[in-house]
Amino acid sequence: MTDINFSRGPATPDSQAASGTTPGPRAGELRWDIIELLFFAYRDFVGDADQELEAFGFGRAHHRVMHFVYRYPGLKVADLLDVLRITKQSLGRVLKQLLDEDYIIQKTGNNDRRQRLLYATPKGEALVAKLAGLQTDRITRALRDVNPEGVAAISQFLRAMIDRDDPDKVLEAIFGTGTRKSKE
Amino acid sequence: MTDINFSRGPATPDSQAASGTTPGPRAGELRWDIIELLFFAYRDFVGDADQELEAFGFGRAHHRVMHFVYRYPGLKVADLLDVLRITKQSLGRVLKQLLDEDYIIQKTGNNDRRQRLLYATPKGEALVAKLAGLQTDRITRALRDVNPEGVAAISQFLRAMIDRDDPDKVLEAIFGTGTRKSKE
DNA sequence: AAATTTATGTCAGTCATGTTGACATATCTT
DNA sequence: AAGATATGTCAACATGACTGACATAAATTT
Repeated sequence: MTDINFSRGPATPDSQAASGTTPGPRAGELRWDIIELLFFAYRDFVGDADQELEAFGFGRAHHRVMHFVYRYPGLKVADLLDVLRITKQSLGRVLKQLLDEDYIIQKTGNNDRRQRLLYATPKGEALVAKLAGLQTDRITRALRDVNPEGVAAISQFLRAMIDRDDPDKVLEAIFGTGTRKSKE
Repeated sequence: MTDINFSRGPATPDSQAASGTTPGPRAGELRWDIIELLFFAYRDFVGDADQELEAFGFGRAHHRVMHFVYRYPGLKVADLLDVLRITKQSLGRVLKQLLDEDYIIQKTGNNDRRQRLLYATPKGEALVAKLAGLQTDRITRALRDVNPEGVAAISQFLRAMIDRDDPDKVLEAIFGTGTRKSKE
């Protein structure tokens, strides 16, 4: 009854992309396949965390802040703004809640006392780890039948999808590009 | 001057994931690497379209609607609701604009005259193709140095990241799962 | 020492996009 | 004829973005 004639009109013939080693579309054609897979994959990927967050009265914005603060301890407010690419007013709102509810703490910078270095509290760490666990489960499941070369290709692909002009502190850490102050 | 001590405290030692064939984290560890790569990759991926859309006074919501209507001509409103996972009130707002501005047209269903089948107009097709072109450029760039097996792994990974319980019409089309009415 | 710049915070208003709940209409199914 | 379904719409609200203006403290420059 709920039926529709799925004509796939303008969709170009890259529809056979389901079998083993799929030939990509011919040169110059659009990657509708990857475009749509990215949409659905990301939707379900963030969906894992969304559900958990609801129970805490938090949203995706809180997750992103907590995630990067936990992963890169001592991140400055300005660094976070670069990473998240939002305005300080937007960040201020969620950061205030996370500070008030003791998921994150601020420490005044040693060298520059204007800076507020951010750190996750144990409470914050626990939540981030829980959310990362859910997402890791999905990733692990998705990688189960992929060999090491395949995993390398996936990692390379995702890296190559990221803009590298004007990289922020976190991207520099991920890519290890040039001017890092190194460390231990 | 704008410097920070990037201690990478809690970050587990999967930090060497830059070299060729990267060993994944040990069993039970979290995939911080993929989690963060997905975040940045998707951010920049949708960023391509965002810029273009601004010039048209549209947002991501409009893009998603136009994309799926173009790709799956004759999509019903209910199908679109399933795919986008939003309420009809939310969809109604953007759909109304796209209809008013002649990017999409409605045709009454043949069998069921209650249905409004959606189709992209030439104007709509042009915009969708333009946006897909931008995103395809990024994808093509990212796949440039990936061999066919690698591309297959990437495709398999993205597919496996998607929830398959209660798949909508579009997902059924993408995965070719079971009850399709087939045709031509 | 004074002036300027930087890092951060905050107030106020707006916009895009999501939500719930209620209800209307046309059409199909029973 | 009654009920279910597909769609549309009104109203109110929440979240998370935005711009613009302004305040404070601390560092840097002159």
